[in-house]
Amino acid sequence: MSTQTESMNVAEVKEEHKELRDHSTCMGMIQPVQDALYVLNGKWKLPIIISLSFGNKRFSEMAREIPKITDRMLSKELRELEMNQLVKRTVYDTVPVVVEYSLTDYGSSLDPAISELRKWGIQHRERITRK
Amino acid sequence: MSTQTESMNVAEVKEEHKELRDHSTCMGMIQPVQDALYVLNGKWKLPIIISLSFGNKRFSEMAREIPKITDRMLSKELRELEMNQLVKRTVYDTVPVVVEYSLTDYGSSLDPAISELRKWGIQHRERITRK
DNA sequence: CGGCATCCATCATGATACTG
DNA sequence: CAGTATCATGATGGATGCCG
Repeated sequence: MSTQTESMNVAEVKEEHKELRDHSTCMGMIQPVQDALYVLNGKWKLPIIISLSFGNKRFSEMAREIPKITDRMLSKELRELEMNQLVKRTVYDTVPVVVEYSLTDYGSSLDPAISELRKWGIQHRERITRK
Repeated sequence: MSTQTESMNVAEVKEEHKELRDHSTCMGMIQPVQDALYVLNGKWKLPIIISLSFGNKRFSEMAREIPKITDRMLSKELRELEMNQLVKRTVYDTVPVVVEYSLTDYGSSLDPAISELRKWGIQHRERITRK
């Protein structure tokens, strides 16, 4: 009887370890995505990055090119992206002054992720307009 | 002279068309990503989807598995994901009642995008801890 | 167990106007 | 041109307690 009780405990412990392992692996898969989301959060960061992936731009060019964005949000998000080194801001000392934004190599490294997201978005739009 | 003026105008018009085309193509690349973002917005939707990609789960399982999420947010986000048909909710008529959440095929179709985002997130974490 | 209701704080975004 | 300042609003998220 004690043997049976013991073996049950062992089974329970193994069960528990299995669950712990599952939880750990699952959390391990979630964490990196949350890390990415932390840097890319909000409505505008990815659109801004995409816009710059088509070439260096000036502030007002981007404001025209990104649908519905306001100057305030563009300014704010560019600052955050610059702090995270995804975007570079270059001031040309001309008269009048010219400010140019560009993607860093690090910013460009988001390309595969953005590409997959775009593919899904295209499918998604087709799906919801179909209905 | 009139010829020159004309040819300049044509050049200008072409320039303008080129810019219009660029803006259009750029906006065309941004739009699908914004469509995707619209469905996946917030801190929790992708973590929830990832959690379910490891198998069907019950409410409290997910609450334990997703770091820092509250019941309220889990409940709210699951409802939205269900409305967008990314997640399916099944109620088993047992005593006590069992509710199981699962990914739809449509939800699973986000896998490539999530995978790329995860890759980037891993690189990103390495980069910021290195410094 | 699987949530919902309520209250409250903070944050994100938007609208508008203004500046060097 | 390249932003900033100010104000308003809604969304997000935490804490707590309750219910069937």
